Amino acid sequence: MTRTEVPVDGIRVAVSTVIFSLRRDAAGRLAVVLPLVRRTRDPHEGLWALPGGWLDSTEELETAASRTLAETTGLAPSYLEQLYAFGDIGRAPGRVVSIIYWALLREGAQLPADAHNVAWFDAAHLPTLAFDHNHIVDYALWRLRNKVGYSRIAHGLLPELFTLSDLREVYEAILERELDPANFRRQVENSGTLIPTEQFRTGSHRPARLYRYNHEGELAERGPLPSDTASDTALPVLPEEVTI
Amino acid sequence: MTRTEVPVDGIRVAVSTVIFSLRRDAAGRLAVVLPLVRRTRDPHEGLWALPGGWLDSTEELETAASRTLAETTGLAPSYLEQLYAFGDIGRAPGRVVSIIYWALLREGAQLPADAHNVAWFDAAHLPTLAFDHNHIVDYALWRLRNKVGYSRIAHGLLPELFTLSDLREVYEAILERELDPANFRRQVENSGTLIPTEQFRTGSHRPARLYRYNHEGELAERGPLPSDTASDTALPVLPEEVTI
DNA sequence: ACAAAAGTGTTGTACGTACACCCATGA
DNA sequence: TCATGGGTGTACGTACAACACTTTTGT
Repeated sequence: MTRTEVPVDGIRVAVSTVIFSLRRDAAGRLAVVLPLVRRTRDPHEGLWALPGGWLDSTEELETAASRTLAETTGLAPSYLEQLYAFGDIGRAPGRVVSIIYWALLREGAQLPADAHNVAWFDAAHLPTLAFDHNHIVDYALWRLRNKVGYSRIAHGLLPELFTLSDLREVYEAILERELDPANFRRQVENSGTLIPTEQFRTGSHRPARLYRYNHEGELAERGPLPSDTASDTALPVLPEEVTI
Repeated sequence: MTRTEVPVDGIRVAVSTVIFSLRRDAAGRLAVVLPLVRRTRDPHEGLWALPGGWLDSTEELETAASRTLAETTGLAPSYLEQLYAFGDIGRAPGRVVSIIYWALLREGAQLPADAHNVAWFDAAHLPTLAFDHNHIVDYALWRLRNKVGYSRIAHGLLPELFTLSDLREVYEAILERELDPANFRRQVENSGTLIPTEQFRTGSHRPARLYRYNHEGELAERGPLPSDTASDTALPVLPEEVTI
């Protein structure tokens, strides 16, 4: 994290992660949020940036992403996937190739009490970030919105038990549009990805049935790429980490 | 390409490209083919590998991919996109992070006459390649097959004028299954991506109308990522390069 | 005339969308 | 009892797969 050696050919490799979670705003709406870290040194001192660091030559790419993620949030992700390698010449002093990952955290993630210079931001209203990180977040959001349409990753943002309204709210927060509750219900019921429980959430109006995610199959089809080991079998980081 | 310096932190960055094209085999069927380069030094001397080389610190990632592609095939691609960054610790001696691109060449691409240690291979019947390149090609093929389903990249494999049968054959070669000619016709006609010409291809049976690709819009939607400058506006490499 | 590819028509099914409607609970 | 979210029913339109059929050429 604090190494400063510059290789002979001037190319350094960094790993950073766009970490998405959900948070309910003052108006009660779910919003996509992500944790950012305030830079404490040049370049871009004082600006907010994606959590990340230099790749250690003895550390796997995905491990580096998980590590910075754990250091930042104290949590293990429910989903982790490589996003893109950004390496434009002008994007940082010297030549830095950043391997960017993106991750999902289950709703309600809290930053560790001792977290300094870390804060959650509404993904839809970000300030100017360090380097090309605004651009990177835009791309990660685009991928998230795309992927939510043809995979089950939305479940990665919810706790183990959830109602269909919970799930629909996740989709609505990501896609930024309202969905018909009746049609949404049938779509997910027919997809075979949900297991109904006999538990109900009470407290307001008619109780809603709680569902559980069907763990057969992956959150997202990734082809011949190795499945991320972090997904739901995450590294033990802190006691409060909940794995399904 | 021939630099051997090792950076202080032991991490080197390479750029390689999976280049797809089409070739008609002895039985007259279209097959997906890719050019490979025989390694002339250790590691894996004698094995075939993806064309590529070390990233120069003054060269953009995509430029490096285009360059190695031009050096290998003498051609400019009709489509070029980053595939994935492979950086597993054991994948090569030392620590090598390879930024892999994948590209499409229009049908009938010929290797330059002076090309040594370069040959086309049937993507479906590859020998054991150097490093993790078999795995990489598998992933590139998976992406190609996926992308052909929701984008127009198949056009990137055809010349400027083509019949609907030509286009259907491209899809059939990539997807490895036969498509109904009648339904295929309607699908692409309704997609608005084709412009019919008044020219016909004669020579066998009923003449087939030639179509032109509608250049409005991109071959594939890529979100906030910059469009590849190589796509159909390619760098001038050799005279025989044809841009639409 | 015949074979074969080019191109059109028709039908059934699946699925998304819109929206009317009933159900169960808290207040 | 009423408001509200939970949950079901239904009708319509589009999209796609299957396949019968017509058209136009080369031989």
